[in-house]
Amino acid sequence: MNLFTDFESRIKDILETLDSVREKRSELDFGRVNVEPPRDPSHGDVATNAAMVLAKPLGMNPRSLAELIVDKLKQDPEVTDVSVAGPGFINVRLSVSYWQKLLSAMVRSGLDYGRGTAGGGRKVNVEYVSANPTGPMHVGHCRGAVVGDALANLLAFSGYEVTKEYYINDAGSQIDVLARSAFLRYRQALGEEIGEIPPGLYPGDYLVPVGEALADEFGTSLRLMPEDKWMPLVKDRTIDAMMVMIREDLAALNVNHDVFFSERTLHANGAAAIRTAINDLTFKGHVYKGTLPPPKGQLPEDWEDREQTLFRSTEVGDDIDRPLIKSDGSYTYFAADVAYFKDKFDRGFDEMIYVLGADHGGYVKRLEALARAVSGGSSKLTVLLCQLVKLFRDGEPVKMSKRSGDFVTLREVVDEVGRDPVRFMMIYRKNSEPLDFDFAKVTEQSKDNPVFYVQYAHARCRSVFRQAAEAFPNLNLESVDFASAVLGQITDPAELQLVAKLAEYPRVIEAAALAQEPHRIAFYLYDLAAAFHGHWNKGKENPELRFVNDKNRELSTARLGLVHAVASVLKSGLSITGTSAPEEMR
RNA sequence: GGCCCCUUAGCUCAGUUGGAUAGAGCACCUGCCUUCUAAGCAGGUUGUCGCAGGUUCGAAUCCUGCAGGGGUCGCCA
Repeated sequence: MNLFTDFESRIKDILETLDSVREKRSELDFGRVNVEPPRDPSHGDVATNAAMVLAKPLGMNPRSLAELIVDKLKQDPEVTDVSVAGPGFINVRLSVSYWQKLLSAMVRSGLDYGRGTAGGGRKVNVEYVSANPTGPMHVGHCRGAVVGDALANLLAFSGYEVTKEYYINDAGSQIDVLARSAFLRYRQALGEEIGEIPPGLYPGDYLVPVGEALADEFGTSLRLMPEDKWMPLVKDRTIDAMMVMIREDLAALNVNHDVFFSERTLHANGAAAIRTAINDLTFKGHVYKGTLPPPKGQLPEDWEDREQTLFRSTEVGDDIDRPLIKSDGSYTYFAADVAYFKDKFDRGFDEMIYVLGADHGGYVKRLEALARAVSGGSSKLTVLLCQLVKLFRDGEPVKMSKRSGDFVTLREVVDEVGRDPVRFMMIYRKNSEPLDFDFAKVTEQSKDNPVFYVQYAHARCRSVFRQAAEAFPNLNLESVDFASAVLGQITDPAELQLVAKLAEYPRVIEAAALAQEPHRIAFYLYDLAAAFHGHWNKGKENPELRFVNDKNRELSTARLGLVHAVASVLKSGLSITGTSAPEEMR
C-alpha cells in the first residue's frame, strides 16, 4: 500500500466527477499531476499540484479549480483537513485511523513492503566491474562494483527481471603480456634465476603461484615448446587463476554476478560471433570502407591515411565513425563490443545498463550508437559513469603509483575497514560526483558516520524486542499479530511522524529505480534512522513515549509493531545497498 | 581544439525529474546528559544555488552563451 499512489487515484477519481473536467477529458494530461509529501510538514501530509497543472487547459483559475477539488476531498472520511495554499496547491491532512491502517499494511507486508512494479517484468542487463583479468582488483574498481550491484538490487526490487553481468576482457594483447608474465614465473618455479621482471610485463607476486601451478601440471615440457605452442595453454590457466582471484575479491565485497561473459568466446571459431555481428550491421547499412579524418588539434607525427572497415556511427548519434576492422585485417576492441551487445540483444534484454568509470566517458556515445544500430532503436542502453574515488588516511591523500605496482587493492580496503562501510559509503554519494574515502572516518563508531548511524538504528530496534521479552516474559513475540495490534493504538503525533517517514519508502524506491540512482536509498535510510533515533530520544524526556511500558502490554505490543516496521524497512533498504542489518552492535 | 561530467552555507554534500520561506551533517555558539543501548540530547547562526540571458503561473532543476574545475581524444584494450 502506497500512500501517494492511493491519493493520486482518489484525486483522479474526483477529477472525473467534475463536469468541467469531463467535458475536456481528452485534452487533459493527468500525467503531470503529482501527489507528494509537502516540503514543509506543517502544510499537511500530502499535497497535489493537480489544480495548477490542469487549470490552464480548462481555462480556469488554479485556485477556483482547487476549491472544487477540495469540496469533494472534504467528504472523504479519511481526510481531516484540506486547504488551498500558495498558487493553488491542495494540502491534505489525514486521519489517525488512516495512518494506522497504513502502518498495519506495512507490518503485514514485512520485507516485501516497498517492492515495486515499475519494472513491469522488463528484462534488464546490468554490466559492472568487468575488470581486466590481469591481476587482483584494485580500489578503483570498488565504486563501480558497489554502484552496479546496488542498482541491480534496486531494479530487481522494483519489478525488473535483472541479470548481473561481468564482461571478461580476456582477449587482446594485454592478455598475451599476462601469459608471458606467468610463463616467466613458471621458469622461476622450475628453479631458473629470472632476476628483475622486465619492463612491460606484470611484476606482481600474484603470478608466482600461477607459475608454480604450471610447473606442477606441465613439468619442464612447456619450456621446450615455441611460444605459439605454450601460449594458449598458459593463457587458459592464467586467466582461470585470475578470475578465481577476482571472484574471491568480489565475494569479499558481497558482489555476486549471474553471468561471466568471456570476450574470447566472441573470437572463437574464426571470430564467428564478431563476423556475424558486423555482417548484421552491414546488412542494415551501417558499415563502409573508408578513411577517418586525422584527430583535431595536434596531428600525430606518425599519422597515415589508411583504409579500414568503419561503422557509420555518426548517423546514429556519434561524433565520428568508428573502426571495426583494422587495416591489417584484425578486429578492433570495439568490434567485439558490437558482437557482445548483439549477444545481449539476442538474449532478449529490453535494456542494457553499463556501469563504467569516468575515464570511459569518451566511450558512451559509440555504445549508444551501436545500440541504436543493432536494435533498430528497440532497446535502451544507458551508461552510468562513476567518478573517481580519492583515498585518504588521517586526512592525507593516499598516493598510488601503477608503475611500481604500488596500488591499494580492493581486498586490502575491505579487509581493513570491513565490507559494510565500503558498500555503504560507496553508495552514499551521487555516482556523478567524485568521492572522498577516508579510512578513519568510515570505521568510526559515532553519529557522524552514516553507516554506523543507520546500522545502529536497526540494532536499536532489535534491542527493543529484547527489552520487551524481558518486560513481558509470558508474551510470545513470535506469534503476536503486530499488524492488528497497531490499529487504534498508535496515536501520538511523534509516532505518526515516524509512520509518515515509512510511508515514503515505496515512493523513494520507485523514483530511485526510474532515475537509476541507488544513492537515494542510502540517503533515505539515513533520514529514517534520524527519525527513529529522534523518536527514541523523546522517550528519554518523556517516559510515556517509550516503546516498552511494562504497565501497558497492549500499547507496548502496538508500539512493537511500529518498531517492527522501522526495522523491516531499514533491513530492506540496507539489503539493497548490500549492507548487513546487525541484530546488535557492541 | 572537440566531446562528456561537475560548480548549492566556512567544509563535505542532499535537493523527491518544474513547486510553496533552498535542506542535512561537520564546524561555531548556548543549555542539558549516573540514559528502555553506551558510542550523546535540545536549540541557535549560516546562502548572489558559478555568471548572464531565455522558456512560464512558478527555475537550484529545462534551453542558449560564458567562466572555473575534472575527465577524455589513438587502427590501444
